[in-house]
Amino acid sequence: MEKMRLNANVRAVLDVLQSAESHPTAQEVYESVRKVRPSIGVATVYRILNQLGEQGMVKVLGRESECRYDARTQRHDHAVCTECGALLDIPVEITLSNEVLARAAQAAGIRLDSHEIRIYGRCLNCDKG
Amino acid sequence: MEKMRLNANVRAVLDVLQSAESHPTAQEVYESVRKVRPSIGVATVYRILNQLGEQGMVKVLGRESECRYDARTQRHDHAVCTECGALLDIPVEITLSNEVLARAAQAAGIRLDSHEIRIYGRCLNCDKG
DNA sequence: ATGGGTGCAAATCCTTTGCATCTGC
DNA sequence: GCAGATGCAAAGGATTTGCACCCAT
Repeated sequence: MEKMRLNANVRAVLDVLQSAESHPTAQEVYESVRKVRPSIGVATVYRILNQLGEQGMVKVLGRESECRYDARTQRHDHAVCTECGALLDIPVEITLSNEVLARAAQAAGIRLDSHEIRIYGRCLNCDKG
Repeated sequence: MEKMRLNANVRAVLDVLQSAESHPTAQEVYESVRKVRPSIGVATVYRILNQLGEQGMVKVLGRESECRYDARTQRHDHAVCTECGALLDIPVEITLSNEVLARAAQAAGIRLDSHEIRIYGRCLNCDKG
């Protein structure tokens, strides 16, 4: 993992992310950054976001290029490889109390439907490298 | 939610999903189905997968069209609206014991890095409708 | 001058849509 | 015969890449 430069573009992106209330999409980041640096291009924003993600300086949510489908509709949890994106089942039932879930749902303002636990890390294959 | 037809194409798709070991992508489903029904088109497979998803007959994983970014890299959990896709923070810390997590990671064959809890449901806005 | 960073546009990938045709009832 | 289902190709949206240029070192 290479050291990261911190030039004006990068700082502008970080700035937007740090002052954001919610979780902006790349396009939203781009729009915001453009107010400060009108000449910046989308590609640069994407490049910077990716690098920040690799550095662990920002969290990237929902990076899953393709949808996956599963005929087993009962709840089950997933392990995601941060390297290759593999999506694995977690064959261990992790129990959360209904009270905790209800409280979380209420706090988030959502009518609870289901839940899922995801663990992230490197899968056996990628961990070798 | 309308009643679902169960013609040959739909049955073929269900069949592939039910006999799948992992979580196939739409393209993978398409490839497999094509072995049985060579004339089927991608669009049909996508249409069927979407309908099955709506019916709750299959789970759709990772349906998030855009990436979102977050400068707060400490762990926090998310609530996802199944209707509009809104991604909200859960302002309640949900604690999982390290042993449970370690066991899950081991079972999935992954070197644990982080984890996240996601709850799904309809957000305040969508729940009205 | 040199190498990384950049903007632009074109390309790519996954998914959806329009439309004319075909099917089953 | 009709409504819904289908295949094809084209469109769409998000992200990446190729490439020439530019800037700071």
